[in-house]
Amino acid sequence: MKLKSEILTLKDIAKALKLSVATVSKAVRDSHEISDATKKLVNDYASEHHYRPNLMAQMLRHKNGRSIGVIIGAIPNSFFSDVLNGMESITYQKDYHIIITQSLESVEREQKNLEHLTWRAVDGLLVSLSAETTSVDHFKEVHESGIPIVFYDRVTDEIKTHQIVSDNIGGTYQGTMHLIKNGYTRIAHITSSKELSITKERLLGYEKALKEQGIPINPDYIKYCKHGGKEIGEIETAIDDLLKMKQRPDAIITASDRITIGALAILKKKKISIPKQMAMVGYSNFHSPEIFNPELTTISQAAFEMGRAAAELLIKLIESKRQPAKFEKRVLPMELVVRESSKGRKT
Amino acid sequence: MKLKSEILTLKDIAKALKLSVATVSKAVRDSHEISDATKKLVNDYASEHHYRPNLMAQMLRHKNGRSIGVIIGAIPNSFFSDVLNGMESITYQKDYHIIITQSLESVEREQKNLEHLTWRAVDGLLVSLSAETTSVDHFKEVHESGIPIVFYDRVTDEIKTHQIVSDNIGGTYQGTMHLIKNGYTRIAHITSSKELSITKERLLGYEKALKEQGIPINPDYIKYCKHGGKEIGEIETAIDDLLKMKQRPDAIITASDRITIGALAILKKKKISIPKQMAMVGYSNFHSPEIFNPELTTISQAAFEMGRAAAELLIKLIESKRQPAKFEKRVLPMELVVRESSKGRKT
DNA sequence: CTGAAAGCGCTAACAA
DNA sequence: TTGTTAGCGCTTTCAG
Repeated sequence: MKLKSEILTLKDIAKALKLSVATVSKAVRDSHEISDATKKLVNDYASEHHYRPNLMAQMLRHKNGRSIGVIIGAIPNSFFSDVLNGMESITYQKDYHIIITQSLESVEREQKNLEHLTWRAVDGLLVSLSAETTSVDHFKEVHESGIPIVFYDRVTDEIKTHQIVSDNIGGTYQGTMHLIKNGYTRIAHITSSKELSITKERLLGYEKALKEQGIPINPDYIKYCKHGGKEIGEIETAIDDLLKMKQRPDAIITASDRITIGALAILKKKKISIPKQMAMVGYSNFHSPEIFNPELTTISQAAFEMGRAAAELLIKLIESKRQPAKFEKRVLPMELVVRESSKGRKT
Repeated sequence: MKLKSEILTLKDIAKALKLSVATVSKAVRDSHEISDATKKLVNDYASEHHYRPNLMAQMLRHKNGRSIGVIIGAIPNSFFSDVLNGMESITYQKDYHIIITQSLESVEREQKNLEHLTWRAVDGLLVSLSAETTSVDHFKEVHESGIPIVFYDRVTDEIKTHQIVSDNIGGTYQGTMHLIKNGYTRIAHITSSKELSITKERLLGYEKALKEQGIPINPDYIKYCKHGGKEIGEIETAIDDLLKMKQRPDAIITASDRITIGALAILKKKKISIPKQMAMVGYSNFHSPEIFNPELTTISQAAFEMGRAAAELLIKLIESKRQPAKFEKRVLPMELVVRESSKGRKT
C-alpha cells in the first residue's frame, strides 16, 4: 500500500543516488550534458520508484500549465459534445487538458467563465460566443493580455486570430435549394439571435437560394430566437406566428439543434403533419436522426473535425513563440442529408 | 492594453507599499495578525491593480489544485453529458474544475486516464467503470494512495467509498412489469457487459418481474454486449439471434442509450414494426424521445442529479480531514415513461 | 503587529 | 560532465 507521502521528488532521488538535484533533473529530462551512465542510473531508479515530476512545480517555473479553457454553449447538446470530443482527441494526445465551461447562451456566464479560466491560468482559450453576446470586449481584454484564443462556430472578426467555422452559407443554401427543388416556395427560417455570426451566414445562404430562384424574400418568414431557443417559448411563438399567417409557409428551415428539436416537438403537438402540411429541414448533429418521426432531413456540421482543428490551431499558437504571419479562417463543409421530412410534394 | 508581464505578484505589492511580502500575503488573506490599516492599504492597492494570487504557487504549497478528475464513458452520450452537467453545476459554484476523460468503454483507456489524472494531481476522482473493466486494481492503488474517489452509475463494492447509483433493479422491474401487463410474455433483454454492476442489477429487476408473474426465464432471451454496444455488430448479432428463435420474443428491453438507439435502428432496417411485431422499452436519457419513430417508452435515470450528488460527496470527502464514519450508497429513482413503442397488444 | 527566512519541487545560469 | 546557487510566487514559522 503506497501512501501519498511516498511520492518521490528529485531531491529524494538525488539523496538516494548521492547526486545533486540539478543533475537528476537534467538526467530525467535526458539532457545532453549528462553522461549516459548517470542517465541510466537515474532513470532506472526513477522508473523503479515510479517517479513523476510534480506538475505544479513545473508549472510554477514555466508559467505553462498545459491547460486549455473551453467555452461552449452547453454540454448536453449533440453539436457541442461532438466538438468537445474532437478537442479532447487532440488534447489527449498532446497532453493538454481542457477545462470546460458552459455559457448556456448567457453573456453573464460567459464573462464569469472567462474570469475563472484566466484565473486558472489557462494557456489558451477555445471559444464559441453565446447567443446573447453582443460585445466581445471581455475577450479582447484577455486576448490583448497575451492569451491566445481560437474561435470556433460562433466567431467574431473583431479579434484577430484563427477561426474555425462551418460553411453556414452553403449549408442553408443547399437546404433551401433542396426544398425549392421539391416544390416548396414559402420557406420560413427559424434561427438564433441576430448578432451571431452563424445566424447572419445562415440567413445569407437562405436568401441567396431564394434570390437565385426568383422567389421573393418575405421578412415575416424569418424568425429570430434571441436566446437561441433556450426558452421553448421563443420557438413556440415563432411557429405560432408562422402558422397564423394568411400566406402560411409550407416549409421551415431551423438553424440549430435546439431549435430543430423544439420545432419538431411543437409541430407534433399541434398535429401538423410533416412533410404534408409543413416540410422541415433542420440544422442538427444528432447521432441517429433516422429514428426520428418522421426521419428528419438534416444539415449537419463537421463538429468533431471542428473541435480537432480548433484545438490543433490553438496548441500551435500556444507553443510557438511568435505570432503567425497571418491568421487562418478554416471553413468546414456542411452536409445535407435528405430524409423524409422534406419529401417532395409532387414526388 | 495590459500585458501578461504586468501581472501583479505579492512582491510587487510589497515593494510598492514598502511592506514585506509576508505582511502582504497575510493582509490579502485577511489574517488576524495584521492591523486594519495595513489591510485596507494592501487590499485597496490589490484590487485597484487587479491582483490575483498565482494559483500554481498556491497549489505547489498546498498540494491542492481544486481540481477533480472525471472518468465517463463518452462525452457524446446523453446520459453522460447530463451527468457531467450535474457535476459541473456543483464544481462551478465550489470553484473546482473538472478534468474530463473518456474511457470509451475500454479498460486500457481507463487506466491511461487514471494515470493522466493522478499525474495532474487531481484532488479527487469521479468514476464510472468502463464496460470492459473486470479488475479494479488500478483504482484500488490510487485510492489507497490517498486520493478520494466517488463511484457513480457503474460502481464496484471492492473499494470502500461513496456510491451513487440508479435504482436499476426497480427500473427494469417496472419496465418488464409494464410489458407483461400489456400482454407481452416473451421478453428479451439486451444488455451491456456481464461484469458491470448496472448489468447485474438490471438483469435482477428483469428476472424479478418475470418470476413474480410466473413467466419462466429463458436464458436465450438475455443477450450481453461485451463492449456495451460500442460495436454495432454486437447489437445486430444479438437481435439476429433473437429473431431467428422459434420462440421469437415479442418485446425487448434494452439496457443503455447506445444499445437502445442501435436496436431501434436495426429493427427499423429490418422492417420489424414496433410495437406490432416487437415491443420496445429502452433505457435512455434522450432529451426528446417523443420525436422518435415510434415514440419510445423509456426508463430514464436521474442523470443530472447523479452528477450533482457525486460531485457533492466527493468535494465533502476532499475537504474533510478525516474519513467519514461510514460511506453512503445513494440510490436515485428511475423513471418509466410509457409511450407508443410498448403499446398493449389488446388495447 | 510586522518582517526575515525557509521551503514547496523544479529549472537554469553559471562554476567547478 | 556534474554541482552550486538562485529563484518561480506563495505560505508559514519564528523573531523582532
